[in-house]
Amino acid sequence: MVRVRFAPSPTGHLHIGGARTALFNYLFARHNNGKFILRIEDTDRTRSTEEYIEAIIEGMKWLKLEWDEGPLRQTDRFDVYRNYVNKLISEGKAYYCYCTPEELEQRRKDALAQGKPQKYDGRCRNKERVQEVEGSGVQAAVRFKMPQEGQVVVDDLIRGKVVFENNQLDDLIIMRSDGTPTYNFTVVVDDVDMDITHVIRGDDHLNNTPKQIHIYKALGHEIPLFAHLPMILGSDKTRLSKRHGATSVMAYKEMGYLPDALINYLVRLGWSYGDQEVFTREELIKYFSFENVGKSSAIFNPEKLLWLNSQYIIKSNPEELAQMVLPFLENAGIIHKGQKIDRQWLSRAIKTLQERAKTLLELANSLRYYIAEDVQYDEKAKAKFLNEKSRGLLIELKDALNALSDFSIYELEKLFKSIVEKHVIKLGNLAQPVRVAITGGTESPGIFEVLEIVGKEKTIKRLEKAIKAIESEN
RNA sequence: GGUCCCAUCGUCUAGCCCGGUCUAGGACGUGGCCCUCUCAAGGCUAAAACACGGGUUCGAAUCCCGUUGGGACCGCCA
Repeated sequence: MVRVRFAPSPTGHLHIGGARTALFNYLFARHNNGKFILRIEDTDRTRSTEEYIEAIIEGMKWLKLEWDEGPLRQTDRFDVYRNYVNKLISEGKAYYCYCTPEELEQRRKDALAQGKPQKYDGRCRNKERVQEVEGSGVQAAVRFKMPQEGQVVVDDLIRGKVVFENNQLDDLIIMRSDGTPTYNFTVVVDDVDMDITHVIRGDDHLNNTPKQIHIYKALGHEIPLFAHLPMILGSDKTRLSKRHGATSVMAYKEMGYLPDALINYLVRLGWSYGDQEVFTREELIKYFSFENVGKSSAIFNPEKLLWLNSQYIIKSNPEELAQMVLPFLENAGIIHKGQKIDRQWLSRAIKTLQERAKTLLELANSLRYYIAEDVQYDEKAKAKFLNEKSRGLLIELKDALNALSDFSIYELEKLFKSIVEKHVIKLGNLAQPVRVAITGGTESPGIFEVLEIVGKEKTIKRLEKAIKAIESEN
């Protein structure tokens, strides 16, 4: 049984990199009919907050990365870690270290200045736990006794076998002098207790892995398989950060991205399946494999994400989009909270806009001229199309429209064509002024669709307003 | 500085393991054309890459070595 976990530390929102790690864990679990566990690594009590735990959960839910167990919290398990630490000490596999953080800091600086490796010198390794120190109120940290000879091999599903020399490995601290456990220890203990079979995480942990393998061995536990995912970088090839734009997953929700589009974008960062670009969730689960995960880091490219989002909007049902666009409509002040809006009509309106909007935000803004009572003219558009040249045409159209009983695309087109033929002009000569009169601008779906959705009453009202606007100019 | 990882169009990638089918394929973006009532969408098309240097071989993007470049880690952070 495959058991994997996503183990974020709640020191920030769910970000792009974390989301992809979660995604790969999720896909691997689902592909293998295994379990996906969410674990909150909150041992750093000074930086972890409840708000961030909520934020991470919110992000996971939005992306529909459903987990099977958890969220488990490490702070609930301090007793467990302490027991394991005591066990290691009694077996001689760990020892008390009386060096103070300040001393260690100083030694690190010295080592750096002299160009020496920054490694703990092991001076407390063979010290007995001395009475006077215990009595003096000095709190000791606990270090893990790392083997100093031989090699460890990390068997990685993505990178293959990576060999480390044991003498490069530090006697790392597994319990702080305040009695709280540290990361490299808690991950191993938790992964052991939770029977994790595959550790799938960011590349930045590859160097921690040999140390963790020794802890597995000390605990007498089988070593899981590892998969270290390449990093996601910003446009300047440095670690993705705020500088590169939005990094929080929920920021993309607010910008009008669809969760499935983000997922699709993220999965293709490092993973591929031939030439296919767009995948359903089912396909992703079916096709996912570490064999197709690349080794090199990838640069986050917002433009491709935008394109994918537009593809997903095109593919979506208008009814679904109607539901999703509502908050954006409210935010933009196009409708007010609680305002009733005919869903069927809204869906029809959205259908005309789907292939023109790259985000829900854009969609909402384009919906404005359908929904609003009044139109605001774009000045340039008004100057170009609402003038003496078009006045007569608009009046003629308005009168004809008034007499039209069936306000359908078919009838509207027939009517427009007859006017155009009568005056021997191009359709554009009529359509553009009408477009400005109805939408306020020069860009919109086909003019007949627009009129049909706006409806007879509003269309005529807006034509009248446009005619008046032309007349008041003179 | 030490250790480890990585290297195909601007970007994401296919190909690499199992050398010839690679004149290196697809996608985003960019340019052009078509469609067209505008804007899109769609179709067609163009420019654009095997980091460099040595080997091995009849033949190397593919195998080996080196160089260069980038990244990660080296905390009583995770």
